[in-house]
Amino acid sequence: MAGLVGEFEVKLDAKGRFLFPSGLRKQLSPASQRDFMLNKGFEDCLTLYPITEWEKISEKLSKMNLFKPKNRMFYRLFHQGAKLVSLDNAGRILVPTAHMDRVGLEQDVMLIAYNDRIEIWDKQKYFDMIEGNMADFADLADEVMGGLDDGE
Amino acid sequence: MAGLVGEFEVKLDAKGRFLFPSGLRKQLSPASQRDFMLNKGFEDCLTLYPITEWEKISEKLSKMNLFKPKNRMFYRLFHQGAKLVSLDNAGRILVPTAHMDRVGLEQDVMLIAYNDRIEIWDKQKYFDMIEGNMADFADLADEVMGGLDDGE
DNA sequence: AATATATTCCCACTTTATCCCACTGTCTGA
DNA sequence: TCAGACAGTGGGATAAAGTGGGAATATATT
Repeated sequence: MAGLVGEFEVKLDAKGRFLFPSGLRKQLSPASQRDFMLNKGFEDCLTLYPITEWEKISEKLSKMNLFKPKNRMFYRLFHQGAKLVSLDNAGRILVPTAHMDRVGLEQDVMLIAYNDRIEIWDKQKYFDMIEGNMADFADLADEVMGGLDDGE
Repeated sequence: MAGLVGEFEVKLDAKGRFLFPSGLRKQLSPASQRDFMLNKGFEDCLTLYPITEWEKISEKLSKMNLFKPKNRMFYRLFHQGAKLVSLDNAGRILVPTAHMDRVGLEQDVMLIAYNDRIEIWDKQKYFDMIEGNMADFADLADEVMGGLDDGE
């Protein structure tokens, strides 16, 4: 169960909360509508995993041998900023201030849903990032998708 | 019962104590909420094992063939600096000064929980470590998780 | 032995964040 | 046009989290 999609614009209130968009909530299975794992994403953003999706990942990870240094390092990097968060009665999620600071969240925030996760970006940073990479889009498409061609 | 997660920032007071975060305490089974084994970690950190988890590890290690010199050495090194610590009435843990010195703990400290353990890092060193390895994260993810992919 | 340093146990205080409640606005259907 | 439902916003109260330190006890150092 996954296949989240959509781009949502939300506002942080004075306490650092944002309303989880109803359009997104409806895409979640009832079991994962309340609890999420928040952590630091690959780029300058946070990532929100519905708890059921996180458990799948966690399950995989727990099989790793932690006596191998590389595995330990991976574990640490992957769990950066990990924190369990839940919706309050009004359907909002509170972003801890430490996390806000870490990726520079201001008032205006974008939620980018794809596949099994939701990325949380500062609106400004998100569009800067998009714009900065738009020029390379064609090349990127070639590089990433080019190899999938059957013919030629 | 394991599967600890989370990254917590705590402060050492003048006596070298830190408050064990409630978010972490709640993840522990009642049997292991009070006592921990404090140990030197593999990298530049200390490791805190809930006592029940420590017993499991200890159990495993005791099955090693201690007639092999390498095993004996590993056994000694692994247990070196191990110390039983407990929460005080206010829910704090005292870090012995010898341990603080060994991994260079200053006032600001990070607790990194994953799997069956809690790592204790000096905050500065932790973020240096993260930053220093972030560039390799993608490769590491590929290497470590690559085999686990379901396919895209 | 005497001094200094480290550890433990205890009590008291301050701050924070979580939970809860109340309100406004907007859309929809009757 | 109004009532009702739900999306969205704001903020207060209070239990719980977190902080600080005195004094007693233990351990180490000279």
